Amino acid sequence: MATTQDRQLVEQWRSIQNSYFRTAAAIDRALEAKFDIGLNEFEILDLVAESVDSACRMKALGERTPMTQSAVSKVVDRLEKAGLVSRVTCTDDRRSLYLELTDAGRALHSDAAVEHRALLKENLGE
Amino acid sequence: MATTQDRQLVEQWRSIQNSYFRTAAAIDRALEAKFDIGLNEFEILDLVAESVDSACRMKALGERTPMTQSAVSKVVDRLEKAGLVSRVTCTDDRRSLYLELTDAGRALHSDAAVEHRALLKENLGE
DNA sequence: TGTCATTGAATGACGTGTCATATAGATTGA
DNA sequence: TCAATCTATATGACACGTCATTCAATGACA
Repeated sequence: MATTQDRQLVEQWRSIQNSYFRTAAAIDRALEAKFDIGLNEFEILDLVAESVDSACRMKALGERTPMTQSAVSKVVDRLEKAGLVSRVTCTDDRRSLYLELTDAGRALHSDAAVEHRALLKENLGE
Repeated sequence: MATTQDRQLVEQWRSIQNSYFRTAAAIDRALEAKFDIGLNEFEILDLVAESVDSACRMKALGERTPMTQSAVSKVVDRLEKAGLVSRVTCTDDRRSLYLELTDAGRALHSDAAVEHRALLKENLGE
């Protein structure tokens, strides 16, 4: 029994999906092309860049992103391999790690962020 | 130079991401558990179910979903393997295919749709 | 009619996300 | 202090999406 409310919900959902995928794809392509970095990689960089405190952060990162813990771990792998970030063990809890931007990471982030914000504006705030 | 407008954009984007991922994951888990079918599979079923006309539809499907053409093709593979849908060749253009729900597909869809709408309501319309 | 470009769909190689699990360090309580 | 348990992260198997390519059918035009 498809009520009109059901149809509205489905419409709303599809519209969310479309705008989400369109903007995500646009940003991903642009970052990939200009900075050789994926959207998820950038988002982690972005989170690291905005954490000025030096708390143990792998864990905290997982709470600020819809990514899985293991996804975050692998994204960080790639960032580290690319020399943009480094894992530093915490002295107060040696299970934990916190992340630091390397100089290259900081440089790339500040350029990529401009692109990122511009595309968000273009896609969200039309 | 992080303007406050930039921060708002980023906030807005993260909130979209979060609500998108949370609802998608909730629906996916529920459908998987109760009907052994993923979210993308359901969405294709749903599109097929709502196309009453018998136009050649693989193509049309691609236009109604953010999925790639090849993704659609593979989702349909799975639906076909599960006996929920069948591919029928078009007589007017033999490159094209249109899709039909099998009886099992129709039955599963009508049950799953109830669950789907309920979860949308729960997650979108708070 | 014969060639060339185009279109609808399928496929294989590959990257990345997820789940379940492993590992090492921390904490609790007897 | 020593188990038992819990917590932070890493890892391997696997599923799925994407890109590039392929194949067959169509259309266009000489």
